[in-house]
Amino acid sequence: MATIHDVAKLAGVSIASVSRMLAGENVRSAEAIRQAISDLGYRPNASARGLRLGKHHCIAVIVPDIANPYFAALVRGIEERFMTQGFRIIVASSDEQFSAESELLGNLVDAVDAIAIVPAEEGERTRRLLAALNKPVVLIDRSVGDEPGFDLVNVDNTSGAKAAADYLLSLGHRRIGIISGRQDTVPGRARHQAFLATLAAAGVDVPVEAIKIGEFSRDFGRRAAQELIQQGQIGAAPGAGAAGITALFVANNTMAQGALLALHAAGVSIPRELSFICFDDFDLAELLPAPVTVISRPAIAEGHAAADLLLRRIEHFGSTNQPPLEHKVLPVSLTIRQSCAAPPFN
Amino acid sequence: MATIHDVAKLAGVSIASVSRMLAGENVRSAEAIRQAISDLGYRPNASARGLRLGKHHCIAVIVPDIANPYFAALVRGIEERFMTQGFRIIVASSDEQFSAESELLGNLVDAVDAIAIVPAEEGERTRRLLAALNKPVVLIDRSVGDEPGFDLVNVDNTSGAKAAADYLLSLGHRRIGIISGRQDTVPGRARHQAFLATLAAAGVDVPVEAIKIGEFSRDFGRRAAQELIQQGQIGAAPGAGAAGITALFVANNTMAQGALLALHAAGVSIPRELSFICFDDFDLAELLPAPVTVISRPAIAEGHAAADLLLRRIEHFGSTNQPPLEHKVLPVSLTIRQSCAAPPFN
DNA sequence: ATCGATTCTGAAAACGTTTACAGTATTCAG
DNA sequence: CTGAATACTGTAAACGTTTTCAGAATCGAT
Repeated sequence: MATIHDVAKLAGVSIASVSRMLAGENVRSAEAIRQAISDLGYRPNASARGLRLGKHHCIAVIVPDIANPYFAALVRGIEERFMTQGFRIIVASSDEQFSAESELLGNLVDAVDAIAIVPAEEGERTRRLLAALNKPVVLIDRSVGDEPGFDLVNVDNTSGAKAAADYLLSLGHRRIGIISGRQDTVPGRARHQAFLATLAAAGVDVPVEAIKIGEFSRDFGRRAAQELIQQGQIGAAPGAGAAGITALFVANNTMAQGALLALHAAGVSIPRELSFICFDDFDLAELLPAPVTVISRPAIAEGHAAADLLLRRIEHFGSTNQPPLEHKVLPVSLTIRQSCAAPPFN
Repeated sequence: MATIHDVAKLAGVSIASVSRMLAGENVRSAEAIRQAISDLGYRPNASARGLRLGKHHCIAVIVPDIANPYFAALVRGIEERFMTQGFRIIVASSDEQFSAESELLGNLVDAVDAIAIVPAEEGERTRRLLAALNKPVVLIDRSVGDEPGFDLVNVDNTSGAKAAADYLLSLGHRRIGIISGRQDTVPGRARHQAFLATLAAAGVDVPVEAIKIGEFSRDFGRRAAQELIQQGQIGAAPGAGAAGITALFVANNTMAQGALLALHAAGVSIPRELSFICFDDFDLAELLPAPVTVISRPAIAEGHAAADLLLRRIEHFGSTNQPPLEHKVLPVSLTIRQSCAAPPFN
């Protein structure tokens, strides 16, 4: 591999000149240097540069699961912004596990200049872990504690859940079930509470049997739906006296997929027997027997916003006048398809 | 950030001893050093180490689209193997574009020790591009030219396509359509030819109107299916004289999703009017109105195989006795669900 | 021509490691 | 206790950059 010394020798200048010309400064023998560089196929050594500058021009992006299309799009958005700035990106999945996340960060921290993360856990230990990195950090989608101390990008979960509730109410539903994610997460809590609060404001109470709370996973989604079915909340004899629910809100896409799996297996007809709505769009949502109505998020835009915040912070890192912490909230939208209808016999 | 010098000073030894102890050699004052390291929270500087050793302990993984669940699983497999070996991984998507891929490689090449890639193009220029990197490379799923000169992992496309054809034949289909990917790719060609050859061997000819060839993309899948519909190949009046196809083979998952979208929009009933089978499993395949029968690939295992090949090559890189080039072919399997049935009126 | 101001140049130091080399302490056999 | 063998140690060089500093070339004005 050719080094800057080889280039300098071939061009008949000092290595300083080569370095300067590469940095865009004015140099008398620019043409000779350019020639030498292309003759030798010289590429600056990243490690040496990183060592000298104390910068790696690389950032770590950690998400719970890169195979989730929401996260995939998010990462794409982050990439788009950083690539143009000459940054490399290391993407890794934490599998929603604090331990995996912690290990990843340990491995990555001294190879990157900053971290964009959708934390697996929102607890204090995550906050400490991130603070200990002593690098610019931007949180996405979830927070860590009440005073995270990092920039944050998320969406208006409250409005989204409210929109879902309003929509179901407007269709005439009064007996509604909900499958929610972990309540120790911001999206879990916000969506859950806003949904229930909106119903309550309309005088609709959700019985505790129709509330399922657990992991944001496909597996839990399936189990929760199975329970609802077994309890007779869903798909019970369609007699007039049925006390089951006529609509179901699921708080994210992976849980929704699991729930749909269970509902399908049980032969529940959507939307005839049950109206179905969930947070987060997903691949093929529109292909299902009843294309699923969803609250969709601007994942790419979230990525852009996160990257912008991080770039700003990288720029000022180390200096005394840090820009103030920023919390960017992006809007969500209701995408109406065909999985919701008026309740039967209403 | 604490350096090795700080540790050495605190422990009262030379930096060489610290380095040696970190490398696992025997050192008299190991305990004092360990203590100093943990007191200072010392972490070796990756750039300095990379500079000195000429190694980065990082590999690049380039796939066409990380959001495709097959590639996501593949990457997961690669990660699993490399993580345990202390390697970092940079994942990037080429979007099936040679230009993007070329740029990515340019940016990444001097930050990594090796490259695992599903090349966007299989042509000569990709081969040259990769060869010019002068690093260990493993190709996955696709090749580059007839004499790639790199290790290669893929699956038995021929058997897979043959299995699909045999299955459709066994159900009694004789008028069969095919949507294939680009024929300048190994999977595109192998699947296409094996499928047609198997049919031909059974005396079944596929008319050219029922053959669509294009990009491995959702968009092309949709367009191809739309064309088939418009041409009256699919969903024509179900009279006895209909000359349309009764079964459709699609050569990968993204095209299949596009085709399903179009079929669904046109109200084609699967498998009543049309049997549907495709290469590659996909998320939610089992949730569709008619769960889709697919040829599935062992993506994780492919990732493992690729990683193993690459590790071996990294180990011997630079030495004179390179291990011989290896081409690993993994088996595929037919996953029967409910999208195929006997043809109508048969 | 001369001078000062300006622009460019190269030598050398630094970044944080690993490792060859030469040297010092320890161990062991006699 | 001696000497040889062994086990460890520290110094210093190297990896390929960027950047400071002092000095050299160029330029413009007189």
